[in-house]
Amino acid sequence: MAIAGTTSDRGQSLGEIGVVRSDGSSSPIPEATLTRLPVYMRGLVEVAEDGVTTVSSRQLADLAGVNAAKVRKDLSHLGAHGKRGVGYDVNRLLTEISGALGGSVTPVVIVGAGNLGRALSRYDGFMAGGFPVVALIDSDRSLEGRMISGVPVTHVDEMDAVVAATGCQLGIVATPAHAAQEAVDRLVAAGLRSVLNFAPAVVSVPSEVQLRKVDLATELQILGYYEHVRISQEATGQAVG
Amino acid sequence: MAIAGTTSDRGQSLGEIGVVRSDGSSSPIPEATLTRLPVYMRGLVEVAEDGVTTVSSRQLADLAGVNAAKVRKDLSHLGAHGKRGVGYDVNRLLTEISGALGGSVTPVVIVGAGNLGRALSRYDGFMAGGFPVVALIDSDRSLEGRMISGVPVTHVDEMDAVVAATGCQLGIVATPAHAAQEAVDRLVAAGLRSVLNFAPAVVSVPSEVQLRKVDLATELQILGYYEHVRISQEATGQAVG
DNA sequence: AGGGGCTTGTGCATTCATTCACATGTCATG
DNA sequence: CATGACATGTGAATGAATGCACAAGCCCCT
Ligand SMILES: NC(=O)c1ccc[n+]([C@@H]2O[C@H](COP(=O)([O-])OP(=O)(O)OC[C@H]3O[C@@H](n4cnc5c(N)ncnc54)[C@H](O)[C@@H]3O)[C@@H](O)[C@H]2O)c1
Ligand SMILES: NC(=O)c1ccc[n+]([C@@H]2O[C@H](COP(=O)([O-])OP(=O)(O)OC[C@H]3O[C@@H](n4cnc5c(N)ncnc54)[C@H](O)[C@@H]3O)[C@@H](O)[C@H]2O)c1
Repeated sequence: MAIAGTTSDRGQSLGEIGVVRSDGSSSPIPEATLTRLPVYMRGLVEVAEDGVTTVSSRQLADLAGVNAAKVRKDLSHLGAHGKRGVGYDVNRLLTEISGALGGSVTPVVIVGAGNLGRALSRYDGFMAGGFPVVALIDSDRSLEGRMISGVPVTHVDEMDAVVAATGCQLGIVATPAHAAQEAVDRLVAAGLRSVLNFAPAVVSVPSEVQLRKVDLATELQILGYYEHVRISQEATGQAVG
Repeated sequence: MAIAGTTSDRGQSLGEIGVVRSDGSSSPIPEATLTRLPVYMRGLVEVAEDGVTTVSSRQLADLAGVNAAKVRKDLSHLGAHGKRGVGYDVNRLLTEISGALGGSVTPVVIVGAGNLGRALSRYDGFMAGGFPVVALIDSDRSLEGRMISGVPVTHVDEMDAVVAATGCQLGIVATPAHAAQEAVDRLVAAGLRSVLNFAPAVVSVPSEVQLRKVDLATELQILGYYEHVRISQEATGQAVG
């Protein structure tokens, strides 16, 4: 593989993106907040099922495993309004968070029908969360036409047609690393603007495409690091003490 | 579920952890840097296979999809030393990063042998990365004794024995959400101090235990948010323009 | 030997995220 | 109605991460 050079230390910026309120004003929700909103939702659903109608920031913080001040600041980004001295109305908050996150059902296509792609297609949490997997795509002709947990497998050459027919808006890449860039390119060519990549490869996308990655091997290595450090520290601690 | 209250806005802190150098001094590697080190490694391995022996921060930045200044700052945390005007020695850098991350092989146990647990146990990337899956654990008696992709399935009641026998140091939780806390508790009771949780549940652990989570549903929701915003913006843009 | 082109390492400014602390507001109760 | 207990929303302080810019250093070429 060749190494390409660029002309500057500078990296690419992410562009301005924010919620668009009904009045037309736009206020971006910080990344850090975004990662917590779904967690709040889960906690809220849980207590709603128990008949709880109001939660304080502290209660919600406990449910989400975070700090109460953070909960309040996060919710303030939604324009959500609790009542002082009382807390937040559970159902209203659920509606507001869900609305801020998009609300509607968003169909998903998975590229790569191997171990991971199949496991993901069987994951009922996606469907429950409003992200039904409507198509599996693979380069393996022998999988063509098969159904996997109710989802039809299509050949990668027909990606455009499948995406158009199913109205997919999100793509998941679960191909081997060496095929990830191609898979993403094809998804983008098919019109998708949001991709979640599971392959351990650095892929590039046009600036208007949102790309997120889930890197399991890295997660383990980080844990491995802390484990390593802990053991080293214990060793030195014992040696000294 | 009951809602427990705490007495303060304050959350729990993570404690001081750092690399321990041979001279006994300790210097922590920032989280943000930790998440990039494995990515650098992949890039380095790739170019090493092509016979490249030296890389500049800019080349490595391109391989990792980040900014060159960030690469240099990251590597400076390792005490790594490149040569000015030249760059970094690929093999030396690989050794240094690998050493900082722990280096040695770390066996892994997976709790929950369902869709996800099985997919993970078949993932050769773990083995290749020095994290062999040596045990699968499930509460389902009918799985007991079976082999899944070369890994034996054991009942959850024998977790202690399995962990001890295999010398596992990392635990992966792939049980349903409602069983996640119990699974983590058992792993901790068995002596593990590092856990990766895939279940969409907030779990608590003693402060000496490192817990990381992978939350796929949240990833999709974040992408859904940007998609939603993008579409709203396009709509307003068209309406106005 | 010396000049010119590259590259590292880092001080500094900036931006983003977290947390504190409190003024402001709500409600229940007597 | 007055009082006290309780919570929100947010300025301000702190801390973490990013990215810039440049002095210091290395190597090749003439
Ligand atoms: N299995 C896991 O648990 C796991 C965990 C973490 C990451 N990953 C990553 O996810 C990816 C998939 O892993 P896996 O275990 O499912 O691998 P796999 O080999 O089982 O499946 C890969 C699938 O992708 C298909 N494919 C190959 N090239 C393609 C292309 N150009 N277009 C469309 N499909 C193509 C293959 O036919 C195959 O079906 C890998 O990059 C892996 O590193 C897997
Ligand atoms: N399938 C996916 O692709 C996917 C994706 C993201 C997240 N997840 C999450 O991962 C977890 C597992 O998903 P799955 O699809 O594999 O579910 P699954 O139902 O297929 O498997 C769960 C397994 O856990 C076992 N189990 C239940 N209680 C247990 C206990 N107390 N101790 C040990 N084992 C126990 C069950 O017997 C079963 O084998 C879930 O929390 C799910 O939300 C799954």
